[in-house]
Amino acid sequence: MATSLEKAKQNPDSMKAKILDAARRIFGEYGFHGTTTRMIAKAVGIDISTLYYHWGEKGDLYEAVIRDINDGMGKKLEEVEKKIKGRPLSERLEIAIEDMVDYLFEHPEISNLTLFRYFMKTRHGKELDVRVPEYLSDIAYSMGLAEDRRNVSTEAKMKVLFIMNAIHNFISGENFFRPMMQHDRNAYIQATKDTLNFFNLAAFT
Amino acid sequence: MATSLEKAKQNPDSMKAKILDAARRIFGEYGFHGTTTRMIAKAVGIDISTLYYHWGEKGDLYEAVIRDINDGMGKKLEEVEKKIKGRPLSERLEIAIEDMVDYLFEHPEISNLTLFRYFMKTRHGKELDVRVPEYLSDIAYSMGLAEDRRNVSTEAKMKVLFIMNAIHNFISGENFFRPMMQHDRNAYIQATKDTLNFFNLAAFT
DNA sequence: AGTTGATTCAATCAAATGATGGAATCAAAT
DNA sequence: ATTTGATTCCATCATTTGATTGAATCAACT
Repeated sequence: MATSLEKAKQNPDSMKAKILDAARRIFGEYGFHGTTTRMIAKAVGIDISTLYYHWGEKGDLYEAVIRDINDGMGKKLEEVEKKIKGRPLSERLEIAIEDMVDYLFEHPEISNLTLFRYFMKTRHGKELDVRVPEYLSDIAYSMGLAEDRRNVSTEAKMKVLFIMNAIHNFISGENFFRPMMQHDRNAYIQATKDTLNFFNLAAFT
Repeated sequence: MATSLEKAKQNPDSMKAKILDAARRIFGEYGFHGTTTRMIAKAVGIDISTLYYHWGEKGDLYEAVIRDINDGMGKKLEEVEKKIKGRPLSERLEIAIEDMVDYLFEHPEISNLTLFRYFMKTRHGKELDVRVPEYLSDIAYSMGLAEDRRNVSTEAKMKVLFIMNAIHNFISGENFFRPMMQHDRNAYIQATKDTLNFFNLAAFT
C-alpha cells in the first residue's frame, strides 16, 4: 500500500512532490508556526487551495515533511553503514562524518527540522513517533560502541546523540556561525569536518 | 542610564519583571512565532493590554528576553571563570561543566532560546546583535585553547562552539531524549555531565 | 476628601491565517 | 466533440493574533 508520501515521491515533477519540497525548505527555515501555508503556496507558485487539495491541513503537510526527512536520513545512514563495513574504526568514523556532513549540508532542512522537533513544543501538538531510538542503536553498533544492535547501553546512546547533534548544530547554525569564523562555505564545511574528526578520533581511538 | 530591562530586574516582584519571567519561559518553550502575547498574559494572570503597556510590541519583549538570558549567561560564565582560575586543566573542565550544566538545567529556556536563535529565521526578523563571539573567545582562552583572549584561532572557536552547543542540546532536548534513556531527571543530568566529560577529557587532556 | 499620575482591564480593530466551496480549466478516454 | 475525473484558482469564512483606545481603578501625596 503506497502512502500519500510515497506516491508523491514517485514522480518528483508532480505538484504534490513540488509542494512537499517547498514545504521542507520553508518549514526548515521558519519552523512550524513561523511558516504559513501561503508562504509555501507562493514559493511553489500556486494558490493555497491547491496546496490544501493535495495535502490537507497544515499539520498533515508538516507531518509528511517530517516523515520524508526521516526516510531520507534512514536511507543515507544505511548507505553509509554499508560503505564503511569491515574497515578499521578510525577510517569508519572519518568516512561516516565526511558523507553525513556532505549530505546534510546539501539538505540543511533536515538538520533544522530535526533539531526543531527535539527542542520545541508546538501548540497544536501532534506527537508523531519517529525512529530516533532505532537509528541511535544502529549508529552506536556501527561505531563499535555496542556488541549487539538490540542491546545498546545508555552511555553509548548518549555519545551517539552527542555526535549526531553536533553535526546538526554546525549545519543548522551555518548562517549564525560562519560569519563569526569569516569562512566561505567550503571552508566552513571543512572546518566542521575537522572539528568533528578531532573530537571523534580523540574519544574513540 | 538604566535600560528598561535593568529597571525590570531591580524589583523581581514588579509586574514588568513578572511578565519578563513568563515571557522567558513561554518563548523558550514555543519559540517566537509559537508564542502569542495572550499566552504570556494568561500565564501572568493579566490582560494583554497590561503586557503591551509595560513592554510594547511582541518583538520588543522578545528582544528583552534575549538580552536577559544573554546577561545571565555572561554573568555565569564570568563567575565560573573566576572559580576555576589557576587550577589544572582537567579540573577546570570538569568544574566548568558541572556548574554550567547545573545552571542551564535550572534555566532551560536559556538553551532553548539560544539554539532557537542560532537555527531559525523569524519572519519579521530583527537582527539583534549578541555577544557570542566574545563569549567564545573568553571560553577558548579559559580552556587553554588560546594564549591571547583577543586572538583566538578559528579551530579553537569551532571547538568551543561544539562543546557549548552540545551542552545546550542535552538541556533543550531533555523532553525528547530522556524518555529514550529511561532515566529520571537526576540520572539524565548526571549522564549529560558524564558524556560531556568523556569527550572533553579525551579531547583536551 | 480631592488631586494627580501610574496601572489595569474590557472592548474593539485591522490584519494575518487556516481552511473551504464552487466555478473554471485541463487532460485523457470514448 | 463530448464526457468524465482530476486539478487549479477566485472568493470568501471564521478564528486567531498583534495592537490600541478609553474608561476604571489604585496608590501616593496634599
